[in-house]
Amino acid sequence: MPESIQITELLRQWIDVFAARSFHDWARYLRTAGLSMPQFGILMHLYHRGQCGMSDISGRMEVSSAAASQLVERLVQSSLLERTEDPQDRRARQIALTEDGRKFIEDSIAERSRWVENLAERLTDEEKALIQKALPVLLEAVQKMDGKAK
Amino acid sequence: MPESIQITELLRQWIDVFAARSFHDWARYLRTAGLSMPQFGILMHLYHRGQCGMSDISGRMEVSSAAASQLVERLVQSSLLERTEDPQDRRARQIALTEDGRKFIEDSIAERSRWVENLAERLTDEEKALIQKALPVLLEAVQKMDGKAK
DNA sequence: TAATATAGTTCAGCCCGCTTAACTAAAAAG
DNA sequence: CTTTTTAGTTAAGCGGGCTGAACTATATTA
Repeated sequence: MPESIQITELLRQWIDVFAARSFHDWARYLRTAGLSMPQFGILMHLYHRGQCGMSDISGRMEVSSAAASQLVERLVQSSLLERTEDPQDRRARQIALTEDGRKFIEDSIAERSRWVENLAERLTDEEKALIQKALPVLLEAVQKMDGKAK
Repeated sequence: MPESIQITELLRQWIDVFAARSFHDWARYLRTAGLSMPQFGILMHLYHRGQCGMSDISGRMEVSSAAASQLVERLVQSSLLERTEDPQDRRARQIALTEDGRKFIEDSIAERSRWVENLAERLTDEEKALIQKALPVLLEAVQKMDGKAK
């Protein structure tokens, strides 16, 4: 199945190129914003999952609860997070993005996808048509894959 | 130009799906490997651009020359980088990946793109053909974009 | 050749992220 | 009601990343 090998290789290349780019873009954005990668990871997590507790965070970040506590503390200080007591279980905390926190993430998404417009400008109509057919297929396949656990 | 808007939106979606995935995957991979994000950034840079000097690195990482020097020093200690004197200008250094360094990056790519095989299996031959035409176009466009400063 | 500019390195000092260990407080189990 | 478990915090200590400042060595310029 030589075609399958080829397409795998193509996808790998695309991911590689894309990953290198987004890596760099992230690093720069965060640096100017004065946020660390782990801090950003927490904000992203909360942006996607909504409010959660400390243990969720330490689990997700694969870090000790002490580390999570400190990380969250700094984000609370910067008013990007809100940390309140869980009324159901007063040992637990509820962590959530503040308005500032949400705005920060949304800005970062806009920032990182700016180059996409640049990219689109460089394509001929023919090329665009090609990509407009192909990308939805990929997107759907990824979504199906994510749906089925694994 | 409704087509351009649409394709921009498609690319954005792809970024969203992929970015959340890759951020977390990276963090985990680097943690187990004991490498920091900036260190990884340098390796990636060298992987894509080949050998370069200290000032390239401090420029790319947007960091002082002192910081670059220290970062590279650690990577040399870990035998991921090689640092030699430039025979043309003995003030300058030539930095390059060692075999270990190259292998490290390649492993990280393999690791992060393992799900690609999964993805490829879910595509029909027809869909594969579509993607095989479209992806090279995108890849080339990105490379041209990177080439032309901006 | 003397003056200056360039490429990196080293060092002190700061902040951050992380871990382990000791702790507080509340819930669950007995 | 006492014991144990669970959720999180605090503190000490390590190492990394970063900066500015002082320094070395080489190249360039006048």
